[in-house]
Amino acid sequence: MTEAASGSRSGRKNDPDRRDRIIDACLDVIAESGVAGASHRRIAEAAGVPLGSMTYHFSGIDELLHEAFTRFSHTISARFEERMAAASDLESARAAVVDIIREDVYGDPRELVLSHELFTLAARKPAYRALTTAWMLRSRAALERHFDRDDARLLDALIGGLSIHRALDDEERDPEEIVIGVARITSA
Amino acid sequence: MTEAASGSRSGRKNDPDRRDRIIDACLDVIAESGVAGASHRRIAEAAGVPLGSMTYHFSGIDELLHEAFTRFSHTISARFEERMAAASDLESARAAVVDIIREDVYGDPRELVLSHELFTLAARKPAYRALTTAWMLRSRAALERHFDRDDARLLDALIGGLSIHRALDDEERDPEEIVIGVARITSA
Amino acid sequence: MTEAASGSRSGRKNDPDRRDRIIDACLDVIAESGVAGASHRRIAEAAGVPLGSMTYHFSGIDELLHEAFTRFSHTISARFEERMAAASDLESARAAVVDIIREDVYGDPRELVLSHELFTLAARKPAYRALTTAWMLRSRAALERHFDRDDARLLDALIGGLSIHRALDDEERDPEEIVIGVARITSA
Amino acid sequence: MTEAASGSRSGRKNDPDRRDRIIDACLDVIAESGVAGASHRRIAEAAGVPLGSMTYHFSGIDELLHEAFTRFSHTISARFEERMAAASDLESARAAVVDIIREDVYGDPRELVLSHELFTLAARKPAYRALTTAWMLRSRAALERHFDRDDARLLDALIGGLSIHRALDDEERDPEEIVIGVARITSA
DNA sequence: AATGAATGAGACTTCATTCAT
DNA sequence: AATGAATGAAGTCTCATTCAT
Repeated sequence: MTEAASGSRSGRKNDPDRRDRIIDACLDVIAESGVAGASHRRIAEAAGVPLGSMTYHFSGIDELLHEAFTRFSHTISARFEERMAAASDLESARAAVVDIIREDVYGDPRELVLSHELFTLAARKPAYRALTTAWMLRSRAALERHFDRDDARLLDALIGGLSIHRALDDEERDPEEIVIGVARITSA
Repeated sequence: MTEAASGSRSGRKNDPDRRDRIIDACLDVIAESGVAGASHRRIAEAAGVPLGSMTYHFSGIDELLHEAFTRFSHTISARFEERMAAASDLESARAAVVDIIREDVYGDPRELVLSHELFTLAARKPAYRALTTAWMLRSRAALERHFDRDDARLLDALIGGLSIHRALDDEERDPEEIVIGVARITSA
Repeated sequence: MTEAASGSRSGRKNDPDRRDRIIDACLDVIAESGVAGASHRRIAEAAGVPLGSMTYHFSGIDELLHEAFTRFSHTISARFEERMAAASDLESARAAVVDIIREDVYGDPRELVLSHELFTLAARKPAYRALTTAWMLRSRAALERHFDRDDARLLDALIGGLSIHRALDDEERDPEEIVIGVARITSA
Repeated sequence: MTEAASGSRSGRKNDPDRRDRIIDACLDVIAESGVAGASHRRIAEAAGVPLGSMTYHFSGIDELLHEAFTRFSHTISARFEERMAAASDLESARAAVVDIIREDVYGDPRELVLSHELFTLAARKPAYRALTTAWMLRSRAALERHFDRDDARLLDALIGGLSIHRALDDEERDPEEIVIGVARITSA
């Protein structure tokens, strides 16, 4: 709003981050109002750019949406890998998984909503399923640095299952449940 | 369009199942085009009723959507309970869970899509979360007829997790994975 | 709502006041939401009668509207005449006019709104102008029982003018203004 | 439809008066069919612009309506002030008031209808009462340039009252009535 | 006599996209 | 390179009225 940087005259031009800002704003709008509510107008307003920018920087709403979810899935995957890479032994790997569920999956309502919006798109459209397929692949690979193949898959399912229940179930959940689940799956 | 029964002229009146048909048509349209594509027009056409019928039978698109997902979640829950109730011992209960995943979760793409559309709504709107909360409750209760509390919860997570991966992951999956998963969780 | 009277079986039939009730409800709805908001549905609900009653008792919305404003204008005229008839000499006639302005014109916001809705219809449609013409005629005749022709017309204009300002002007008004106005006009 | 200027093909762009034209067309439609008949479609057609223009230039029908009546009330007020300002002494001020009633209030049926439509809105909605309050204020101020406070208020009421009777009363009126009325009120 | 069911027309509004500048 | 203006399509919803019962 306050015309930040831009040393030159008009305040126009020289806004190399504009495309990026639009993508971020798009994710914000989706988080708040869903894909259904993510219109050019609303995103432009959230990004603080003129409406005409939308179709100048993106060929259409579909391209914008796809780029937004690409960024989102990469961000989530990267954090997942980071957490798993920081673990050095079996014990800390288990703890890392617990932390992922507790803090990431159960943490931010924004991510919860964005994830499910993406899942829904992926359930129908190949272009988005490519995104989620890559995401799943990276998750599994990160888990397999510490667990054998079967454990990794079960852990993956556990993480996914708890993610669903976080969105779907109002019932209070026992915080220890997570620890127990991870322990039982990886106890072999 | 199909002018069912009604020997006389106008075809007006006498269509007591119309409300039901609209709800079913709504689910069909959602399955095919998503909640985003579920407009009055499209649903009316799918149901073979005039556009004006939509807001005669339902106060608005929200009410129709909510009723449609209510019916959907009840249908799924009922089938789940039925399958679990048919099991008589631990062995057949395990087999029932495997069948549920194989045939129901992995089976019908229509249900896959409808489930995720509902999950996305539930992630944002309490009215839909009430639906999914009830669904989860019934699933867990059905599982607890055969498994202890911890096993039931892990199985629940497994089913949920695999449901997600079915929607999200293009990668070929080993059919035995399911059997192994169920076995490991319930081996105690 | 509570099915009053009606000794017979079904609670249906035998509702000779229904037409009347609908007309009163129509005025209520107009007072609250304007002619624009006076739909069959809303009036039927306000009257506690089924929607089908509307076009059974009235040929259409126009007939209902006209009957409603007929009743309204008659009611106002009758009260006006009553007040003027109760005056016995010049002094009490002046007081009666002041009371009419103070209590009737300035009193009930419901009547204010209904009057102006009728005026607007009368400004365009002859059928309603017949109503207001009769109203004005009766007012003038009632005034002429106590005042000469010129005074009566000026008083009539004063009443009308203050009615307008009551609807249009947020500014605080001096209550004595009315007394002064009446006195000056009829001082001859 | 009339494709004004614009030598080139499409006729898009370059119509800086469009907003203004829509407002004028809105007043035309109201004059002809009332606020009730003033729909987007009808106004757009009257203005010769596509339907989509309506909500591009105005946030909604309410904004358009309010702007239209703002323009209308300003126009009327300005003419009133002009007429009163042109008077130089008491005699010509009296004549000015008579002219206002004869020519403006009793003259144009378009203004008659628009005034009463506005009054009806003002009777219910504060946003429109602000418009009429300002109008009344300006009228009174213009009158007080020539008459004392009490005379000005009575004249104001007289003008208002005759405006009502013009809309409401089919009866033939004595043209001299106006002169007599103004004379009696300002005779002191 | 009375009414619930039904419907076509039309209301307002939002939207993605195009285009002249 | 960038954008404000513009628009046609489509969305949801309300309505007066008709009709079979």
